[in-house]
Amino acid sequence: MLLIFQQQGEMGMTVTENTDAGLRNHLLAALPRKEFARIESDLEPVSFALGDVLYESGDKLTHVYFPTTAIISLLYIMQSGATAEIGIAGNNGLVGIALFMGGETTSNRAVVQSAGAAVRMKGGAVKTAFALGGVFQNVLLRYTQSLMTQISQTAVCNRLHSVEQQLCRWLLINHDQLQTDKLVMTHDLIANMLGVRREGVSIAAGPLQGHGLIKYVRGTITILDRPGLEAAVCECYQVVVDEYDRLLGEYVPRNR
Amino acid sequence: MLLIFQQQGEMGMTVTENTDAGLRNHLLAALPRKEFARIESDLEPVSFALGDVLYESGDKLTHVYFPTTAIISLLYIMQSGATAEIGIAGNNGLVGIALFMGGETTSNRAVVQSAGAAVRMKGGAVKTAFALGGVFQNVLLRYTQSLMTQISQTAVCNRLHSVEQQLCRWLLINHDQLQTDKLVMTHDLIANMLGVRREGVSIAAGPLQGHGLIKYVRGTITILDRPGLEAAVCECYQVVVDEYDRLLGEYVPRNR
DNA sequence: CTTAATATGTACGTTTTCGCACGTATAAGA
DNA sequence: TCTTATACGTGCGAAAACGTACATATTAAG
Repeated sequence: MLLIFQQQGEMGMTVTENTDAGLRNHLLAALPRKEFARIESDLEPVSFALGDVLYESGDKLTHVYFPTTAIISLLYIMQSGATAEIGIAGNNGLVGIALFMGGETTSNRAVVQSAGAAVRMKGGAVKTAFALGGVFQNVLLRYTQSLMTQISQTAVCNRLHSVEQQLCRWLLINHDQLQTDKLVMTHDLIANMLGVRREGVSIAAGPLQGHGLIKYVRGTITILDRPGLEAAVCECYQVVVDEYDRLLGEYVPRNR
Repeated sequence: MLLIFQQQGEMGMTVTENTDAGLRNHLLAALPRKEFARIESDLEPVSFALGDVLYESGDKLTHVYFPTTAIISLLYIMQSGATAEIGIAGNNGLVGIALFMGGETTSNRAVVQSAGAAVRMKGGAVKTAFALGGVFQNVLLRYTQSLMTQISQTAVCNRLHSVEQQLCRWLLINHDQLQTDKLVMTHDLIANMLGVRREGVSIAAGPLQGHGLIKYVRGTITILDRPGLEAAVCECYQVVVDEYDRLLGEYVPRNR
């Protein structure tokens, strides 16, 4: 275990051409044409490699990130070095809530869990747009509430459910954010996310593979039977999905 | 275990005379005189008995509550009936975030953990005041962020720490919100909050009493040695306190 | 092709927590 | 005062997860 992805900084990050990439993030796509036009010039496409760190715990945030193909994990790191994931943001979310909530900082690390692209927006621009109210503010606040549900459910699930159930939940959440059935992810990294031992993940994953729900080889997990996973997962998964839909479904299409 | 406090509705709630009680909630007290004056007539003192339910999971919220002497617990209830606390709000917080975040509802139950008073404000009035921006909006959003930290830390603590450590944390958090060293609370209720067995709480509490940190008899726990508890608790407690201070310390005095 | 690094499998004793059962102690009501 | 309800103590065996150690399999590098 220990100190995964540490201090890799933004080395792998690349700033790419400005395009309409923003529209591939569902929250941005939800904005009315007028509001989107207002912020469009503030959007800057970037791309991330696995393990890139968007910010460290305590860092003053500079940007809000709207993932398009990347998946970002919000990780808490204990003094001991043990880690646990508290939330995930993909193309239906954003990273950097503290910027518009007023705190400027959070006590977690945002790390790239699946390489890909995002668009980012400078903190000042976010605050300006947020202060105007409108759909932008509404969407940001509703997303924040949905993230709270996600974190709450993580807390509950950590308390009450088995590692195998949590692994199912984690796989489904990630699958939701991806355009593919293949997750590039080792058992060891998953263990860091779930806050359990690497062996614990292997032991939980074994039966799932045995029942034909997933298949994995050396760092790649393939989702074979999504309905099967949905049948094996605890209620926590659906609660979060439903709450997201309730809060943002008016604006945002479902991924799956 | 199971279904504690269920469906007691607001039976024990009493609407009392309108006073300056609002100022005993730290978030309200933090408002500039002008902003407080603007909302003062919307504040309605209420008092709660142990076990009163402010709202059920899924209920459309009608008010935001600012506790003054009451302590409100945010509980998640599984389909199985198992419960787990995800957050606590006392006189340095508020209950009903979903009203200004846009969701109108949350997937948890708000239940009175310690009898006492609060002031409440109708949803419409909250939204109106929130939309004006100013310190009111700022404080509400910052509090929301601090609550996210609290929930996150609950998630992490549930994953990584022992029942005894979590009990210490729970005792300290509650002590912070109280004007007394006596907590009216049975092991069974604490077990519901922590999401563990009643026996688990007794087994964890035994050594704490043995070392003279607390004393308990039939439904009342007395904090004897707060520094001792602070020495026994995991880092999670302080992280939440510090983050609250960072976010709101500019406005709000420390309880202890 | 060989070697090194990484990923996963497996085993074993330990610790924590659970579920259940029952005993004891305190408080409240008849 | 006696009964009853409630709160807490205790003792099991079972299950889950842990820490540790080491084996095996796959990929990457030289």
